[in-house]
Amino acid sequence: MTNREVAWILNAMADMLELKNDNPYRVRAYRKAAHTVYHLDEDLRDVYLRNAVGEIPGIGSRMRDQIEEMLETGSCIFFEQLRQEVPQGLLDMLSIPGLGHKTIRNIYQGLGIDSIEGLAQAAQAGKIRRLPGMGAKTESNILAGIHLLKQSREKITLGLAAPVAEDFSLHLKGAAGVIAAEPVGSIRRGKPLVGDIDILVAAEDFKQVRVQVASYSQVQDVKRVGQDFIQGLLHPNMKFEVIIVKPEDYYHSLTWTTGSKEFRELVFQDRDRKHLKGLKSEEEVFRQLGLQYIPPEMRENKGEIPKAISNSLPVIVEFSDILGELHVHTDWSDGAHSLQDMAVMAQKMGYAFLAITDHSQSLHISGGLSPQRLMDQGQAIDELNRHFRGFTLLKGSEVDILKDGTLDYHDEILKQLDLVIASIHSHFKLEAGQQTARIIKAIENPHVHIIGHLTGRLLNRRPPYELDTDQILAAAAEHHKVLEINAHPDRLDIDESIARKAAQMGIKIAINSDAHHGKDLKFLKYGVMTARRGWLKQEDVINTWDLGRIMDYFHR
DNA sequence: GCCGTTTTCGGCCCGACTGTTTTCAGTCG
Repeated sequence: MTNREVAWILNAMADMLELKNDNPYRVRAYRKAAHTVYHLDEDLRDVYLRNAVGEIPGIGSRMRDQIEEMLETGSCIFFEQLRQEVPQGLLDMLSIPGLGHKTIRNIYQGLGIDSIEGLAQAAQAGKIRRLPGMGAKTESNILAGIHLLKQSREKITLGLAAPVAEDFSLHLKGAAGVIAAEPVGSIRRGKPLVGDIDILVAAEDFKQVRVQVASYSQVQDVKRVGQDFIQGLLHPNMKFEVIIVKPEDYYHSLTWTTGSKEFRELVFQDRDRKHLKGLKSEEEVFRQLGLQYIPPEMRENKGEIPKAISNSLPVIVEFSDILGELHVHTDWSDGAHSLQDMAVMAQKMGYAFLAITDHSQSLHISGGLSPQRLMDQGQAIDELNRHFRGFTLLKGSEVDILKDGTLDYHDEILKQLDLVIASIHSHFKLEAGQQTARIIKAIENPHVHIIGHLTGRLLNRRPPYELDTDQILAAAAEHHKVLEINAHPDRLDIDESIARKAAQMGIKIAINSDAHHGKDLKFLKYGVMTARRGWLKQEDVINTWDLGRIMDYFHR
């Protein structure tokens, strides 16, 4: 059993306990344990072999027993008991935005509804509003929430899909006679939302590959098996397709299966792919097609094909261009790690600098820093910097943009910092004019350098705020403010199209992981993919610059 | 359910918003 599966069960237990109205602190303990296990650096099975499961912070004796039981048997008795008591449909209902455990229990007890379908029917029939504490508005919110959920069920975030796809590919490479296996389709193109996990495999013996697919522990269901493909579901409920080709067909198939449908049709139109057999790389495939090599992220038919024909594609930014990172959190606010730990992990990423940008004072829930704490943190950073060679921690803040567009610290405080990211974390539902004016006011503040996660979207969970993006881009260009591509896979905000437009206007971009955990630093690659989808060049992305140049740009 | 200790029991993140209400409950971040 993998860490992810154990975490999934612990989280399900938290949900079921909550639905049963159990002690909220007990619920929180399970949720916290799930989070810890999910982010654990080590394989739980190894921890178990060292007899050290109970030493993990937040895992006490009872949770330790349950986790060990899961590792030994694949489940645990307490989990199975809860599943007997709590209908699966109630758990499904929890994923409807705006519905919590209390409302779900109210509906279940009042109307006996235990499925999303039943809930939708009752809401349409106007039965929900008759329950105590419920009204017409709640009813329509439920229907809207179910609609949103159905949309999100169709796609999963790149952050969920890509690691699973990579692990699956690795497993497939282990089969005898497999020459290559690689995620293709929208994952390889770095799309923020992915419909299914496509893996291309090159092998002499297709049967071996089919056997290897069936032996993968995360396969939940196999739906269709053809001569050269297998379709099914990976845990939990992610669609996959494995496409098998002969080794001599690998590279042109890689190009074929990576591009979007429109790209594929245009590039391969009237071509006989037989002539592309036996090539040794994708570069050769493009050469044969009479095209400049097009990076996977650009294969969307968004203007790249004519550019490739005329050999005039821009050279886009690469992960190896990134010299440092400008937006992370620590345990001074809601991050998991200390300043020192984050610095060490940034150095392991090969970075020369890292900006510490914890939350500002009004974000109480996230442990926002008072001005005094911020100054104390600055001193701690100065102290750490004395010991680094070839690496610098920057003193920064992710300061809240308040409702009226003013910032959560006075200018006197802000001007003492190396960099200031201004972000919105409240009042998401202002009308467009007010929201736009609020952000522009922050852009006009001379102490602000970067606008964080501009549109506020949370993929599959929350749409962007109502905004006039063009007005904001104009203001950012005028005031030389940097826009962030927040690389967190739930955000990827700004998206590729805003980024592309911004770069065309001369606005510089920072790609930031927004890490709340050392591991999250790795999210940066998703932001780089988004930048590449937006055709950004190295020059457009400030964290490819050396630190001196960044500081000059901020403080001129 | 976990943790810490002045240690086996008491505390554990809290404010804003929404929708239902006439003063609050539920959800979210």
